Amino acid sequence: MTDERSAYDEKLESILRTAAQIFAEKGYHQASIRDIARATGVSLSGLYYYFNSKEELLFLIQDHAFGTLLDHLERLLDGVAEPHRRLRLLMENHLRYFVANTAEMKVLSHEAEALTGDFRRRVNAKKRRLTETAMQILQEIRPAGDLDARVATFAMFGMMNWLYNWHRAERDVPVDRIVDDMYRIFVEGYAPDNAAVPALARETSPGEERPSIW
Amino acid sequence: MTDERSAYDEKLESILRTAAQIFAEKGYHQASIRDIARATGVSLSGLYYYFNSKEELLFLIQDHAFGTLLDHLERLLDGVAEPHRRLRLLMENHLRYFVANTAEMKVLSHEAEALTGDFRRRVNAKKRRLTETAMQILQEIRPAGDLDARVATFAMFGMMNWLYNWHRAERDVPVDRIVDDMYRIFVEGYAPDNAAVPALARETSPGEERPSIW
Amino acid sequence: MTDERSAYDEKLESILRTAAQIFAEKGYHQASIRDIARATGVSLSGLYYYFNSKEELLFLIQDHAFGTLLDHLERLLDGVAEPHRRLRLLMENHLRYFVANTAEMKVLSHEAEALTGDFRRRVNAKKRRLTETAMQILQEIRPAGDLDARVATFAMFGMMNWLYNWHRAERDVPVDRIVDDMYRIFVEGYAPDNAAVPALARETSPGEERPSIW
Amino acid sequence: MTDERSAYDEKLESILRTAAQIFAEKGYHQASIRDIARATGVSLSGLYYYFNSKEELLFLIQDHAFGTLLDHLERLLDGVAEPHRRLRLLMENHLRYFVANTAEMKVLSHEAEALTGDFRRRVNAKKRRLTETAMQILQEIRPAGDLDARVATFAMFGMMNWLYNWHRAERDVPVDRIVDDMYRIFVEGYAPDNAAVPALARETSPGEERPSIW
DNA sequence: TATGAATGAGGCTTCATTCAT
DNA sequence: CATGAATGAAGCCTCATTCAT
Repeated sequence: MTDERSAYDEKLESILRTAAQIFAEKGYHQASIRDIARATGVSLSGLYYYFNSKEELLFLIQDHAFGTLLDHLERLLDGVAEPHRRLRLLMENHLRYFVANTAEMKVLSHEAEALTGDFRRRVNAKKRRLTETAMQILQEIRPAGDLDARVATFAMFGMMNWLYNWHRAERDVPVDRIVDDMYRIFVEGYAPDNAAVPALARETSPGEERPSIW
Repeated sequence: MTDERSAYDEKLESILRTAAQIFAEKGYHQASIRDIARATGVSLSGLYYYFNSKEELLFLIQDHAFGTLLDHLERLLDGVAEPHRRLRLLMENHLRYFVANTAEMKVLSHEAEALTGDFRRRVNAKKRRLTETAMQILQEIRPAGDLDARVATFAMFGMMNWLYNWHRAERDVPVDRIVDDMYRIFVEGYAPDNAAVPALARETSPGEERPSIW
Repeated sequence: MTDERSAYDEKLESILRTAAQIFAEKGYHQASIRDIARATGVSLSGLYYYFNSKEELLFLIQDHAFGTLLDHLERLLDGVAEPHRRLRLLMENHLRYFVANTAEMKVLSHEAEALTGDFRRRVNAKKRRLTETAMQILQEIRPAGDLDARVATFAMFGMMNWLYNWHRAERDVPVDRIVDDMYRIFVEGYAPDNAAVPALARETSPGEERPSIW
Repeated sequence: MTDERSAYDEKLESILRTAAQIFAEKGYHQASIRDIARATGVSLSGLYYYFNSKEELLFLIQDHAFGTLLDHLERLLDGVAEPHRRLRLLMENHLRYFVANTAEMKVLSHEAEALTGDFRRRVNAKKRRLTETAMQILQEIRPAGDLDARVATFAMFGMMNWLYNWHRAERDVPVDRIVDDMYRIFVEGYAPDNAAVPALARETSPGEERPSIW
C-alpha cells in the first residue's frame, strides 16, 4: 500500500471533483461538457481521455461518492453491535458526508434518474446495500414493528437526503447539531420507549483521514 | 357558482396534467416539447397557444399544484387551533396530495431549480408560505425548542417530500398508513412528552371533493 | 366624385398606414403579422380580410405610396415645359413626399427586393416611369451630355432616396431648405453653365390638398 | 512581415466572403444559416466554430468591410492637404470599393439596422468616422457654407451609396467614369466657383495591392 | 366582417461526440 | 496525453396562414 497515485489518477479525480460541482450547480443535463472543459482547463476533446461519455462521467462521480460513503460506514460499523449506536453511526456518517461533500451528494441524490442501463444498476446496487443495512438496524431496534419498515427507513433517509435542498453552511447550525437533532427526532419517534444513545465520542469522527473526495 | 369552465381552460388543464406526467417520467429537461405534443395530441406549435415557453409551462404546473395544495391546507386549518391537530392536518394534506398527484408533486419537488427569474420567485413565495405555516405550528408545539427550528421543519418536509423517490402505489402500504406512521415518527420524536393526537376522523378527509388537480 | 369612402376603404387605409410604420421600424421581414395585428387592434385572422398575404400587404403599401407620388408629380408637371423648372418640381415633390411620409418612403426605398413576381413587376413599372420622366428632363437640360445619363439620374435619386438613412425631423433643417440645397447641388453640378431656376412660388406647394397618405 | 495566415484565418475570411454574397443576394434576414452552410460547404454546426451567432457573422462582415474601406482611405489621404483633392480621393476610394466589393458594400449599406446593441454601436462608430472626415473636407472647400453641412454631406454619400440599387457591371460605364461623373456633379454643385481638380493620376489607384476583401 | 384556435414549415442554436494530428 | 476542427441530431420557438364559427 503506497501513497503513490499516478498523475493520471490525480487528474481524473480533480476532474471528477470539478464536474461534480458543475453538475451540482446547473444540473447534470444543463451542464455541458464544454462547461466542464472550461472549469477544468482541459480541452473539450481532452476530457474524453478520462471518460467515454458524459453519462460515464456522471457514473464515476456517483459511484466514487457512494463507494466512499459505504466504505466509511462499513468501517465505522465494524465491531459495533448495539443497534442504537449503529443507527447513530449511520446517520452521523451520512450527514457528515453530505455537509462535507455537498456537490457530490447533491449529484447523488438529485441525478439518480439520469443514469441508465448498467450504470444505473451499479449505483442502485450500492443504494440497496445502504438501504438494507439501515433497515436491518431499524428492525433490531424495534423487532415487533407496528411501523411499516419501508416507510420508517425512507422517512429517515428522506429527512437526511433532503438536506441539499435547504442546508446552507453559512446560515445553519453546525453539522454536529444537525446530527444530534435529526437522530433525536428520528430515534425517539421511531422507538420512543428505548433510551436514546448519547452523542458519540468524537474519536471516531470521520472526515479526519478522509480519502480523496470524502 | 357554475360548473362552466371555458373550453380553453379545460384544454389548458388537460395539457398541464399530461405535461406534468411527462416531466415526471423523463425529467423536465429531458422531456421535449415534442413529447408533450405527442402525448396531448396537440401539434407542436399548437401548444404555444397555451403557454409562451417551456419554462412557463413548468411554472404553470408548479404554480397550479402548489396553489391547490396551499388552498386546501388553509381551508383545512381554518378554525382549528390545537397545534398537534394542525400539524396532523398539514402532514395529512401534504402526503395525500403527494400520493394522489404523484406527477405534479414530483415535478414540484424535483424541478425546483429548473425555474428562473420571476417564475422561480413566485413559486418560492408559495413555498415560503407553507414553510412558515409549518414552522409556526412546530413552535407552538414546543415553544422552548432545544431542537433547531429549521432542522426540525425541514426534517419533516424531507421525510415527506422524499416520497417520490421510493413510493410505489402497488407495493407500499396505503396512504392512511403512511400518514399515521410519519406523523407518529415525527411528532413523538419532535415532542416526546406531549401526547400525540389520534388519527383524525375521516369526515374532513381531503381528496373527496378535490378541485381540479387535487 | 364623392367624398364617400366606404368604411372598408377607410379601415384598409388605416391598416396600411399602421403597417407601413411597423415595416419602417422593424423592417418588412422582421415585422410579423402579429405585430401588425397588435398595432392595429385587429385580430390576426381579421387582417386577412384586407389582404391575402403579407407580401400583398407590402405591395399595397408600396403601390399606394408610389401611385400617390406619381399622380401628384404628373399633376404638378402638367403644363410646365421649361426643363429646369420641371426638374425642380420633381425634386420638390420627391423630397416633400419623403419627409411627409417617412414610413411609406422608407418601405418603398428599403424593401424593394422583398416583393416578388407580379407584385415586384408592378411596382417596378411605376419606378421606371418615374426614372424615365427624370431622365428625359435631364436630357433636355443638357442634350449633349458628356455625363452618363444613368449615372446622373441615379446620382440624383440616390441623393434624395438616401434621406431615410439620415434625416431626422427634429434635428435637420426644414424640408424647403433641403429641397433648395439638393436642387442647387445637383443642378449646378449637372449643368453648371445654365442658370438655376429660383425657388418656386409656393402656390403650387404640394402637401396642401394631399389625398390620403400624401 | 510574413504571408503566413493561419488556416483558421483563411477559412474564416472565405466564409465571410461567401456569406456576404448570400446576404447581398437574399438579404440578411432571408438568408438562412443553412444557405451559408450549403454555399461554403461547411456543415451547419461547423459554421458556429467561426462565429457565435448569425448577427455576429453579419457584424464581422460589416466590420471587416468598413475597416478595410477606412484603412485604405486613411492611407490615401495621408499627406494630401488640398481639400478638392482629398474629396476626390474619398469619392474615388468609396466608389471603387463599392464596385469591387459589391456584395460587402450592399450588406454594409442595406443591412445597417439588422445589427443591434454593441455590434451596431461599433459599426456606427466607424461610420461616424468616415462621415466626419467627409464633413471636414467639405467645410474646408466651402468654409462659408450657405449649404447645410449635413444635407451636403449626406447628399454626397447618398449619391454614392445608392449605387447598389442600380449599378450593373455589365451594363454601366466603367468605374472610372462613374467616379469622374459623380465627382463633377457633386463638386461643381457644391462649390461651383472653385476649379475642380482633374482626374488623379492612376498610380495611387487602390485595388492594386488590395488586402483581403478590398 | 371578425376571431379564436390550430398547424406545418422552417429558423437559429447547442450538444455530445469524433478524428486526424 | 492533448487538442483544434468538425458534424449529425435534436431542441425551442416563431411565423404566415387557415378554418370553423
